[in-house]
Amino acid sequence: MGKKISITSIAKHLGISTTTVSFVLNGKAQEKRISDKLVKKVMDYVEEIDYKPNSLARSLRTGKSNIIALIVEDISFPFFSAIAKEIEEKAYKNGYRIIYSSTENDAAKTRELIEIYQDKHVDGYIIVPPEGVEEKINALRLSGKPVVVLDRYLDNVETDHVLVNNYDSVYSATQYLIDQGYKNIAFITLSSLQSQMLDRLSGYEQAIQDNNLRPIIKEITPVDSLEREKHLLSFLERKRNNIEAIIFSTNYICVSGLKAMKQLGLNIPEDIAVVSFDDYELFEMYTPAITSIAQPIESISENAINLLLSRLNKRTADVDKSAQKIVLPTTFIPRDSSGH
Amino acid sequence: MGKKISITSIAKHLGISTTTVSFVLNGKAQEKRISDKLVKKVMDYVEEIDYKPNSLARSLRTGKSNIIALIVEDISFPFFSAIAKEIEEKAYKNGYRIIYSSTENDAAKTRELIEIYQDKHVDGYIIVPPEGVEEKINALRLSGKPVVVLDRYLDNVETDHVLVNNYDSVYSATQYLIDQGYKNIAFITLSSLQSQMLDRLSGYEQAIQDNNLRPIIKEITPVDSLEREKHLLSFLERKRNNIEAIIFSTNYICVSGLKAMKQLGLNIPEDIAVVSFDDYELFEMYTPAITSIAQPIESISENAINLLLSRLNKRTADVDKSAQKIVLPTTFIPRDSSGH
DNA sequence: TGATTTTGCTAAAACGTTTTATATAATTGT
DNA sequence: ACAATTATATAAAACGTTTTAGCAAAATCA
Repeated sequence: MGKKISITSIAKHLGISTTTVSFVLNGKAQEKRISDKLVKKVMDYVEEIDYKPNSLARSLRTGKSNIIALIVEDISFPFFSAIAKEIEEKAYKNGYRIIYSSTENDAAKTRELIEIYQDKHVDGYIIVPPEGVEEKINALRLSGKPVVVLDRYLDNVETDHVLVNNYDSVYSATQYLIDQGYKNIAFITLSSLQSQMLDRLSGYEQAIQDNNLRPIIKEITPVDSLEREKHLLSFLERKRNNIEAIIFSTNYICVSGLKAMKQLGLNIPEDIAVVSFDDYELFEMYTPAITSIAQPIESISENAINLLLSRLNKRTADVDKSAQKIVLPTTFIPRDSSGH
Repeated sequence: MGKKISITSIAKHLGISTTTVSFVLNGKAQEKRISDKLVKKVMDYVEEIDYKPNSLARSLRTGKSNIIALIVEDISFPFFSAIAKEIEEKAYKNGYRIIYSSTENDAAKTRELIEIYQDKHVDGYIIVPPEGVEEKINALRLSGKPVVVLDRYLDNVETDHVLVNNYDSVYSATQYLIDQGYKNIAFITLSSLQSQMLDRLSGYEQAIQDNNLRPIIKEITPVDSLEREKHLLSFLERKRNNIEAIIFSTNYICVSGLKAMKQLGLNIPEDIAVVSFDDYELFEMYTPAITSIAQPIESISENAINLLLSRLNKRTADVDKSAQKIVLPTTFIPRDSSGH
């Protein structure tokens, strides 16, 4: 095998200094007044031996890794993997690579992840945070690394956020059901303190209250899907006659709900109408097709990565520029499951 | 802010050499005969200031980045995102991080990706390769980096493979339909030269031939889902009376097929029975539930990452150890769509 | 012409580790 | 008491870049 190639070996071979090679490679030839002749000589040789700089060395020297950490709840959830796809694509085009991991909504694990990425000196973070990582994220910000929080809102954390209008979305979905004539409308959600869940719940509650109806709220402790289904089964068994419609706060709770309803022989929408937060290919194909509140995945991804990239391109001095909170609208997709 | 902490600043503060600190931190104290007293002193201080080594510097020096590249067709496909989840989890526990990207089955893009990861000095690769990257992968191998190929088989590439038994799986699924009494059985697939697609097709053809039946093969050029649906619609419209059952070679083609069949008012399985390769939550919930050939996602992921980790832990000298080809069985899940 | 500016290039430090070779002090052996 | 060994610690090079500060020659200026 030929000698290891490096900027040094190139310099030696051409009888010039590494400085010059580096300047040429980084497009600073003009600025640094390297003659066109020499530039050509370097470029030709570099081309010839197909030299590629060692990015580790570069990162060590510059302090920039060109890596962005993407920390989501679970990369195998369609919502998150779709986001991962979009974000990676855009980041790639801008010279950044993405390193990912799933938190499983575990705060300790998330804090550990963040620490590891700090050691790796990633340049920025896109995080879907569980409860309990507020201080850690603040510390990250203080260290000068840009952080974009996705899907949820963290109080007392001065950083960029990208989320959807959970409150309004659920409020109007609830109102929609009410307008269709439903009165006993249940809201089934996770027992979670995460902002997006709380906002969805509030939207429901307010709409119910504004219409002088009685709220029916069921909170499921987040466990595995079989457990979830069992809980829903027993809940529906007890309440089936007192409920005319259900709004599920996430698509996977809805799927569990659909399974439970099928087992109980409940017809949708005749016995119980259904609306789910977060669309899913399954909902479109299901019989009957399930009405849903669709999140703008592309727009979420695009805003998140753009926000991060813009911070990354700015001088550190501007970092304290006030945090942005981007709230995107959802799309209500009425389907057969919510008609009368 | 305190001074930047490094192994050097620690050494300076304790009045000892960086060598000593490094030895202690790397657990080589015993071997290098550092006194217990000094070890404790170092450890205590390291603990106190919560020092974490700079992994860039370490990587530069050692030539190991502790990063694995995961290159799949499309990270947003449930099959791949599920694999990504498993692989990341296992890699994480072994001190490796995962960097990912989607190839979109584009050979040029894939080659570019590989080059970039080479620059980043990733330690190993898990790749779902499009056609046309064989030489590049061989070059990778030659450079001493372990590569595990997933989902597909590359001829003339001496590297580890993990895939499922595509041929047998489809052969028996076809036989199953034949045993159910179906005679005019179509196979709808992508027009692709990828090994997994060819194997699935061969399995179908052989079963048809072994039973003296007439093959009906439809190849779809891989385009977007709307196009796919249109193609299937016109195909089914023409052939609806000559087909009793269909085997789809991937889950997303099947979804398009289901949409087309619904539009044409074709009843499953009365008018046409359906089997799909690759299970999908949608299939379980669909009416009727769709029979499928499920791939063992956990096992695929586990085998892939284990294989890679074992190569990574070996000395480079053993690299030429003969490549392994791991072929895993699928699970046939009979559901309502294939009964009579 | 002599001073100044511009042009073209480079030496050397720095980023933060790991590791080889070696120095010194303490201990053991005879 | 002197040699050999062992215990403890370190200096310095190396990994491959980027970048600051500066030098010498050529060009411009007055």
